[in-house]
Amino acid sequence: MTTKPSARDRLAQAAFELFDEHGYEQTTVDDITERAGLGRTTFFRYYRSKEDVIFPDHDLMVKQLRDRLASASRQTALVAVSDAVRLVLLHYLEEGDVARRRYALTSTVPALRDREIASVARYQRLFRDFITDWTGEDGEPVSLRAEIMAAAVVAAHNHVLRRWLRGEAADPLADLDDAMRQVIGLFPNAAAMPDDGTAIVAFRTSQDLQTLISSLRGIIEGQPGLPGR
Amino acid sequence: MTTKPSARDRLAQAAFELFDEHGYEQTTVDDITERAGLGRTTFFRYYRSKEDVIFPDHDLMVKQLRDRLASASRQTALVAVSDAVRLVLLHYLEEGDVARRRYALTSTVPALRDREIASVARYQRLFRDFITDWTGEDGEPVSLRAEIMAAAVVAAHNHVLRRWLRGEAADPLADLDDAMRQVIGLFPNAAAMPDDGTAIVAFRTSQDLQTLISSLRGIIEGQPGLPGR
DNA sequence: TACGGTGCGGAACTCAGTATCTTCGTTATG
DNA sequence: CATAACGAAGATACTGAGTTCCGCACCGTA
Repeated sequence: MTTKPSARDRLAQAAFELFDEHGYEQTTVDDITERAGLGRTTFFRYYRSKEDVIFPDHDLMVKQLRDRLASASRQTALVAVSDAVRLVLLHYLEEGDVARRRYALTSTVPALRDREIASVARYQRLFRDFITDWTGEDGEPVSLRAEIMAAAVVAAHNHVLRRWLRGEAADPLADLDDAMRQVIGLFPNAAAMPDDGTAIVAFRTSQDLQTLISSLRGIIEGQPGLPGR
Repeated sequence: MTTKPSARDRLAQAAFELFDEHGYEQTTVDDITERAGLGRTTFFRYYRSKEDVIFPDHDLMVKQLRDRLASASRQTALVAVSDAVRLVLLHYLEEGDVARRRYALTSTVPALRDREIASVARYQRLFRDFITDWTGEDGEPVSLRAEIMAAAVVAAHNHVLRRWLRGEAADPLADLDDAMRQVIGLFPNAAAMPDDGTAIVAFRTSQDLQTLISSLRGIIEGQPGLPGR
């Protein structure tokens, strides 16, 4: 004999059922509480809003990420971040079917998609700030680079995640590692480069001279593209 | 004698005033219509929602971007996009003070910030899809690269934009050009590379071998980081 | 038995957003 | 000049999300 599930879970259960049956917008909070056999007040006690039933633990995730980053080993900031973002993917993988049902909703309902995007943006800001702090020293010109790095990491993660959500990925964790290697490969890191570990690489390019010089300066100075003041 | 401003403008005017005076959330739609001397119905005739008063022409912007991309000259996709994104910045610059007042609000009110983020995400999807289509040919593995490119362009644009909004930028258009050069410099383009225009570059790196090989394969194959199937 | 905490329900309220219907002013047309 | 027609604006009433406040029942403990 199983113990009766908590009110919180019963609400979530009822909500997902009704969303599946009648759609998100057609389902009112009253419908949910009615099916769950609970009062309307109780719903808002457990979930701040109707959307919150679907996106429960983004706050926890942010905390986890912050912790992970705080205890990051002395790698590049970018490496630390691309390691941390693994936590996010893992969380979705653990959710399994729930994540997929949520995806079905967010793909359909604009309000939910926007909400999801806003959550992801929080991760991105967290990453950006971490990278900015980490790279410290010169206060300003790093920021753009940090911004782009954070955006790239998040974009790559989302890409892998969505592929898995659609059932198009067999080994999402391996895919993420590949994607992150690709991201890291984009950013030459002169800063963390000791005198050993050097290498010579030859390649071809059709970039115009200005772009090429900008890239080269970046490689040398660790701050690509920014013309010297 | 100036002609009486349109109802639409009067509403926007009243809204901004009240938002400044009492804050966004404390201001009700009734407050706005009252000050504007108009009916509540009229408000919702001109603006779909309370938020819409602040974000008027995102839809137009998307259209403009689509047109610009559709008539892009035969450059790289990334170049076309980083050219198109200039339109967005220009639009904000033209708005001038209005843009700055909006920024003051979006920085403060979470709901508005989320809304702004959702709008920007639309641009990003547009760019991503354009790049994906443009690079065409192989349907799948390009997508990740396109995703990252779009994210990088948008991130760089936002960075420049926010600096200007905060009054920290003297020449935002030049800044954008710099930022875009930096973004373009991140992505080696083997695809659009003819046999001429080759170059040899030597540099140092402390990347581990795996990352390095991944990058190299990317440069050679035009699809960095993806291990051959 | 009295007590305070806790989990839940009820009722009433505010406000955003929608739908329907009416009213007024302008313009066109006989 | 009179009236029909049309568009811009208002009034009213409704739904549904989210908040507030109050009350009740069920705990374990003193």
